[in-house]
Amino acid sequence: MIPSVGPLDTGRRLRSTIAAMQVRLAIGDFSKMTHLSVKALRHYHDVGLLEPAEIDPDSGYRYYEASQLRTAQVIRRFRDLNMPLDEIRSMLHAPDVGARNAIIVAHMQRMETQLAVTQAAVSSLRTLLERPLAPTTIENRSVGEVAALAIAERVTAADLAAWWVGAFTELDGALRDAAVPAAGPRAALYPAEIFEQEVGEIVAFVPVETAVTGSGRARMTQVPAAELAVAVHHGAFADLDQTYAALGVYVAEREIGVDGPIRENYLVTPFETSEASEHVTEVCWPVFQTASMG
Amino acid sequence: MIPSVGPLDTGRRLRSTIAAMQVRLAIGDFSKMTHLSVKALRHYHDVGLLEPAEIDPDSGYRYYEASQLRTAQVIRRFRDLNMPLDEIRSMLHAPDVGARNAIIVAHMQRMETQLAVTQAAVSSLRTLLERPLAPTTIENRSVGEVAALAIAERVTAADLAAWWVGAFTELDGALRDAAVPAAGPRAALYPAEIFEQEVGEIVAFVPVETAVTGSGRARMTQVPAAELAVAVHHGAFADLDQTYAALGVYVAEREIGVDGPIRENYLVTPFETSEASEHVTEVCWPVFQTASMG
DNA sequence: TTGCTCCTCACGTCACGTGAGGTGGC
DNA sequence: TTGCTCCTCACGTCACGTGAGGTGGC
Repeated sequence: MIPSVGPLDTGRRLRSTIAAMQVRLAIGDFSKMTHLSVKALRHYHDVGLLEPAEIDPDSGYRYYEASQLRTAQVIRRFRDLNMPLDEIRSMLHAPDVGARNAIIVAHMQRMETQLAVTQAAVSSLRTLLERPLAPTTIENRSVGEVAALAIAERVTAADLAAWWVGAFTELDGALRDAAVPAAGPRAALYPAEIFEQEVGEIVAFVPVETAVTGSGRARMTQVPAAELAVAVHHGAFADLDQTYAALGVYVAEREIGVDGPIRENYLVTPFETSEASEHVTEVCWPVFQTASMG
Repeated sequence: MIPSVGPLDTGRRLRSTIAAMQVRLAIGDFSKMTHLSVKALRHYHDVGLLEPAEIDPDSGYRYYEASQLRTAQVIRRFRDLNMPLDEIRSMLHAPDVGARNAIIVAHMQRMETQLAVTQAAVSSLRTLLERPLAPTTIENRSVGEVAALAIAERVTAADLAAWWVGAFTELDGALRDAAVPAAGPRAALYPAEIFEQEVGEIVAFVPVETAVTGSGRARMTQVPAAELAVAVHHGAFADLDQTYAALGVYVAEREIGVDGPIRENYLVTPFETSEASEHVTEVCWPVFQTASMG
């Protein structure tokens, strides 16, 4: 029985046709069924992520099959998790479950890192607004050359936090294995590059009095002597810029800055306590030694 | 006493000079002190977010003042929270604390929404991988025209979840105020546009038997009659695409699809339980009525 | 037949990053 | 003076979105 009123009898058919139990889905219908926009579907075709099962050679119309719905659903979920298209493609083409899971796990870890960054930014913002001016005392210090077990690598600012943990975990382990005690706090050298261009070679090191045979990424090195203006930073790493600012102003006012990496000495770290407010870091800015310095 | 060895006496001075207790900071130093890249600082200048205090007319060199460090710190923290530059600018130029806080609160809410989306995507992914094929039974149903209190607005897919909650909260409140009972479950109409172009006019409605005077966004409307293929979706909204896919295949195989908005009837919703697995939604796809339908 | 669906460019968005090529400043 | 810092384009990135202008399909 065909109804005679309403939108029903004037309705248009779906742009899909049967071919022996095979459904052929036009892009608009595939879009509705997957909740992916038509523009996104065309883009996924362009970049080879999801190729239509059939393309009309005359019209260029894209047609999808029901079997492609699953792939589209997977793509949509990983895109909702901000996984880049390249990685989604690698995942879809992964040779085995292990390779696939490795990609997923790596992405989940990046997401967790991102969440931690966001949470740190929230409390850092609160700190900034609540305690706008951290009074900073600055000390001049002359340090001699020191032997250290070190890991030096080119790192981007975005990867720094994760790299930092990995590097010191490895250095700590190497010293434990060699039964050599640390002769000073964990420390690192940061070239201007890492601040100005968000990438640069960082040297993470632990001073030692006995030479240790390098293993993994760890190598013995001589950390050069330096004259330093030193400020003590109390609190999270995310707030370090406040101490850098105070130190930079001090150095700039006196025109005593010289080239050389900035040094950080880690006196109390996440290895000791997860309470960020208890962390203590010395920030050391290289300066020209003046007569007025003790 | 000037040292005679090491990097100290060959060191170069900071590119900063004093002008009557005023520090003038070159972009590289300002970068180190704020942990903002030089490229980012130049970009912030270009878009008028953070203008250097002074620009050398000959060389074009940008010079910043110590008083700008605070602004830079604020910018960095909000950028870490992914606040768009335009909003940061509005915030910095906000006339009062109220306006400023409104921008911050709005952004924090967007961040929470984003977090909820991510969490939904994680469990949606799990659902997809664990329960790959939800067996779906599909029913044909003929519904008549119905009077309803409705909110109709142009909404983007990204805003849909928040809009949905707001719209039904308002409709529920309007019915409560008018002491008129709902004559059926909450429901909504979705045009193809919202799926295909991620934006479209959504109609959220609650059927009523007694007309209610419109208030706020709510207006009385007649929801048109329709022939529908209906599938019941159990679970989170994020998984609705699975039911849409099953329904779409059913409709496409039989070539019975017609134009018209897709309809969702919300039988068990987040208003009733926060346990997403208990949510029940009817998805209704407009079809051409055939003789084979009961 | 109408008009709706679909097509292909070309360009825009957002917040910078990446060089290239060149000049200024200590 | 050297070479390091800084400069300005111009273009690239990422994942699409936004039209413009046009054709095919039911």
